[in-house]
Amino acid sequence: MTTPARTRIAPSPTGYMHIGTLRTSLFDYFLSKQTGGKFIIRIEDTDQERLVEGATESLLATFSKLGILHDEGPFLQDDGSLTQKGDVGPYIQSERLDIYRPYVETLLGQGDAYPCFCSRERLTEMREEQRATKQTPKYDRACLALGQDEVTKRLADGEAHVIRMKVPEGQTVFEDVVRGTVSVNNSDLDDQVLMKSDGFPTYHMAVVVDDNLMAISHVLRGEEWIPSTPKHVILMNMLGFDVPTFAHVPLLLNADKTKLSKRQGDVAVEDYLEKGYLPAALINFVGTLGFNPTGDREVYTLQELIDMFDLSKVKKSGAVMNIEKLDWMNQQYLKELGLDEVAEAARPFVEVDVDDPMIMRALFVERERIHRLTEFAEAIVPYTGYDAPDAETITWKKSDAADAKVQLEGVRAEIAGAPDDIYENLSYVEDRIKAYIEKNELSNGNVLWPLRIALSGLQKSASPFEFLWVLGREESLKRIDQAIAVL
RNA sequence: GGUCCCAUCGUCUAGUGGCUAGGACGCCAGGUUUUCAUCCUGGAAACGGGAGUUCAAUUCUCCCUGGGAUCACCA
Repeated sequence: MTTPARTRIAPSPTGYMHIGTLRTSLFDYFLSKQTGGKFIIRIEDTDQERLVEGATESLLATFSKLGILHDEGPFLQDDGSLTQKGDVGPYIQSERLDIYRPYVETLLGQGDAYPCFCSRERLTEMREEQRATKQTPKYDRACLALGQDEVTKRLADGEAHVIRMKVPEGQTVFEDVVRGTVSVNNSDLDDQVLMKSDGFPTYHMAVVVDDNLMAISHVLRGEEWIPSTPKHVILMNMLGFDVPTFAHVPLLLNADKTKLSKRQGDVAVEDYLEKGYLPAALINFVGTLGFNPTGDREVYTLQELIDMFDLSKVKKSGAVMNIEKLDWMNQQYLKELGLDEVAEAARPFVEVDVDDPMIMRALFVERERIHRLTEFAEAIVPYTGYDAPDAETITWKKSDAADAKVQLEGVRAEIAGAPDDIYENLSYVEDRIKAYIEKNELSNGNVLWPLRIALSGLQKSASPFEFLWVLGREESLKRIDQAIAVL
């Protein structure tokens, strides 16, 4: 047995869950469950300017809808308020400000960090110039050259400043489970700001301190973080922290292979849920993007994903979301739902009463003819309403109207005379009608086509057996009578 | 532009120093079926290029090309 993994997802509260966040969360979740560890949610809200009201709550609500439950972090209570559980909290960074300060002091004391008084204007100007001369934009360390006395004085005067890390000389190397050894020359790294002028830490400072204090064993995140990982490793070394296991997972891509963006499609998990994808299907689909347990199957249960997950088998290259495949997968899951489950899944997507037994049966029948839950609204119409079809539609292409009428009258009598219990099960209805056809040496087409049209009113629809079962005897007879009247 | 990362069908992927390079979505053609959907069968479709190592490279190494990420007091 491997050691229990403590994994975490650290989203910034933007008001929705990015699909990439879901994928990383899933990998975190698989890994922690597989090893008997913990999956932690930590909110990274150190950017005061980008705070979104209620974002944390909606993020947690989405996790909850998906059934991906965390072990530590903020939790949503029944009354909608937030509470936190776990021994190493708080799990919201804006509540941890006092925790970061001593570490910054330590860095300052060790000479590994320094105050910087440069204005944003100067920094912007400097970067533009560097770009223009084709240099890598990087802080020029002007403030590192300041004399101790001047620094002390300006600090005492309360001058606005930030704290920067002093990147040492040399090379930084780290191991990544999915990518192997990654190394960079420190001379390519910028003196990253650790503490902003408003007293909040930057992500880089906070993530290093929090991951250490929360004893995070595996840092999984998108590959866009690779360039800043060396800075984190340097900070860990400066503070004497153990380096966790890193795994940078491949990006989720737009169709044009660029990083998945809001502009080019849906990036919010909530959007997919609203479009009628089942949580289980979404999890299966997203959880096997960049990771494939066997290569010859597509559908896996959550438990199988947990059992088979292997970080070292995660692909290195990015993945384009194949929505058609998601549709297909969603249908696979839809087909497996039982009567009650379909009703529950459909509830938010239809206007009708899903607790009505007739509606329930209709949803059950239609569930394998649609791909997304939103299609239920349309699919249900032939059951709740009825327009008598015209004679031409009722007539089978290989027969004529006179025959259609005879057949409908015959099958009507059969239905009228059949006992109620044939409606208990779809197959009983089907057996009954098929036996009738066989006994009277009739042909399927001559009977079933007019019957189906009579019941559905539609050129294309579910089978006549399904309609009989859904509608029940009374409504079925009513519709058949109307069709006979048209002929 | 600097740095870093990546490279198997259109897309998601499996895979190996020697295979007819496998599966899935989608697509096309048949079949089952009362229609549609489902389902079944078949088909087209990929190892980016060049060196090197080797008896043998899609696989290992290097270069090129291509693509991407990142270079904020955002995460």
